[in-house]
Amino acid sequence: MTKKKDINTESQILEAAKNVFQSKGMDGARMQEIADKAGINKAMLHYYYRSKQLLFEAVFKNAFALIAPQLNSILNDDSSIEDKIITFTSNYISFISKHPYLPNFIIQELNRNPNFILKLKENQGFPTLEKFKKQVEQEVAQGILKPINGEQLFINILSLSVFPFVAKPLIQAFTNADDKAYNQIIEDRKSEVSKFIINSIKTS
Amino acid sequence: MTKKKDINTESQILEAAKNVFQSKGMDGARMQEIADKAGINKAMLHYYYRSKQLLFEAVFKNAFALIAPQLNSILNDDSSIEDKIITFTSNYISFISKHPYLPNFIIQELNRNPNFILKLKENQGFPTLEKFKKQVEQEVAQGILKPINGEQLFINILSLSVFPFVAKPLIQAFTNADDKAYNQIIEDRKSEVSKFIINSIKTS
DNA sequence: ATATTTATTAACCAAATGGTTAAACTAATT
DNA sequence: AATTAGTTTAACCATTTGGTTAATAAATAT
Repeated sequence: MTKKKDINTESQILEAAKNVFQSKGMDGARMQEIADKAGINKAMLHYYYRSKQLLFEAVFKNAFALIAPQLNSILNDDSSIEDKIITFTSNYISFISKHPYLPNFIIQELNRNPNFILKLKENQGFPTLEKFKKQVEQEVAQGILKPINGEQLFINILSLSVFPFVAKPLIQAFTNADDKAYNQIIEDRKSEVSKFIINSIKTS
Repeated sequence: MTKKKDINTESQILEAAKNVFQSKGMDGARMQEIADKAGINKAMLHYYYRSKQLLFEAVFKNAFALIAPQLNSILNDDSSIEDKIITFTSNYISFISKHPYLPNFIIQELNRNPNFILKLKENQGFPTLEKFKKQVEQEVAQGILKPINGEQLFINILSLSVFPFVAKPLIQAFTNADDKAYNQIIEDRKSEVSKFIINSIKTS
């Protein structure tokens, strides 16, 4: 029952693995590169995580655990749909700006292995749309919102918030934007996206 | 100067490579699997395409050539912004439904190798936003549209059309949708997306 | 028919890769 | 101090992988 540097090493590995997996993906990542970045021997990776697959899963679960609470905030708090949209889009775009590899990593790996999400769904805290959908229905019935389906609205919110990160190279090419100009576009979207959505769904 | 089955073989290789690369990505694809799917010897891949990299580039260029004209249709024809949005979103969603791997493949590989897009930009027919931006400015000035930036609008259109495909596994998980329900959501979006956008930007 | 060019294959190769092992090292326990 | 348990490393291993080669088969040109 003794411990020394192991906790430290273990988290160094996880940090290095995060960097490599998130930028190169499962298939493109190399165990040697992870070991180098962690400043340790390759055998240590297996000592702590058994296999590439398990190390990857640890990284992936961490990544997903990071975005799930963000989604729950819009889905399960008690403010109006309008307020939720305003705070969520701004917060979420800020959040992803700090973790730009995250959406791509999750999307890419879920597409590579779609039944991987089944494990995640079992987890406590996996976002559900039920409350959000009911709330949209209510506000539509009350005449606060124009008729719209809650699922479609949620997909729209997510699309407008996340896609510009996922498609960064494409958007930079289409708009002839260097990194600075791209960052400005993103910055503007923190307010533009909610304006755009609210304009569309709010009754006048 | 003779030819026989080579054209046939060459296109069989390209077709097999398309399948494998688009579903597994550059890093996950195996030359042996491509050869097997093409029903030929692995050496043939190198005989016709020299290397994995060049074969991949052939597939990628084909894929990009498929989506570029679609984008140009919205950017460079002469109908009103409203009409463009209605036809584009519906057409584009239909188009991607027939090529579901396409957006993910392009996005994933451009993120893996961002300077790859430089080569594409040199190509004739690479979409530019100039005309679209001017048109938006005009219609805003004319009071047809509420004030909005053309670039942001374009990003919104693209996000709402493409993201639901890219994030298919996530969306299925959040909405508890099986493949049939997911397809219905997509089907609905062919009209919902343009309604959503027009609602937001059209002056009342 | 024969020579020549092109297409195709089986066998092979070197490098890379995920993973293992056995030994050395470190730090606590007795 | 000696034992024990956990940590770290260097060397090694089997398999996979992109790519090559030399020989064969097929088609065309002479």
